[in-house]
Amino acid sequence: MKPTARNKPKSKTSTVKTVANSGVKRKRKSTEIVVSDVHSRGHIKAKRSAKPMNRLSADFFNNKSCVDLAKALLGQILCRRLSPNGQTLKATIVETEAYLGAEDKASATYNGRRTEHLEPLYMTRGTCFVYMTYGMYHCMNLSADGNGNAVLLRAVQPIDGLDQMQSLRAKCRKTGTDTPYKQTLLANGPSKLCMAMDIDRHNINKVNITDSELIWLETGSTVSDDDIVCTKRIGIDRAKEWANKPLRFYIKDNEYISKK
DNA sequence: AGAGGGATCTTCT
DNA sequence: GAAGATCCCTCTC
Repeated sequence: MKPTARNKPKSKTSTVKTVANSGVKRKRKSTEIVVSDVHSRGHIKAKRSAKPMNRLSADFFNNKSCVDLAKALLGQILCRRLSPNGQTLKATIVETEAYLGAEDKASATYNGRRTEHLEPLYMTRGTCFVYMTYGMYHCMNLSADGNGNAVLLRAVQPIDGLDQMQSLRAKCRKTGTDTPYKQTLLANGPSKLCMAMDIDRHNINKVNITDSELIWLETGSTVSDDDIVCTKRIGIDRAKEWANKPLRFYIKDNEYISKK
């Protein structure tokens, strides 16, 4: 079962996409994506693949340390195609954490731990590991090296599909109110972003983000080191000396992060 | 603005 | 049997 399925009305037709920043090349109706996505595999190339030109490929993940990947993901755009209506949600990644595998006491793969549940962390770079936490929420990681290292996505800044995100978040709400969330609070946490973008262990776990029609990354902005703040990670105090290492990264002055 | 607690269930010991 | 990479409501200052 999902986290509390409230009697929420389905969202109305979403409004026109808001072109929130320079990462957006052109306007496009969401229905266009549906059509092209459906036929994008195994079909003639006459029509260009649904994959956008600026989609990040496996190259983006290669030859990067886990820490470098966590930083490089800042500013990139997380895209999620919903089924069955095919609407695409987009949001800029603004906060990440690096988990350094076998040596990292805060990592699920500490000491080389390997179970069926943790298998995605040992799969090809860019594999999504989506797991449930606290019995009711999900968190999403991307495998960084196929050897247990991973990057946790902690916060995103919504770009496209804000209405749908509001609706998805409202479904998980405990109270009956239908007041929209303030935009900065829509996806400013690891589980909030999963709720807002309909990411859970049944639909996205083990999917590779460089090779999926459900979820992918697009080139956003490059964030220079000067604009990246490093802090200790959140919620892992039990990990002793590893709890204080500066392995959390966020975009300086960004309003959409989970915690200052 | 910050502290405290409840909801809820998978995973491994 | 216990812990957990959370969120959100409520209470207090």
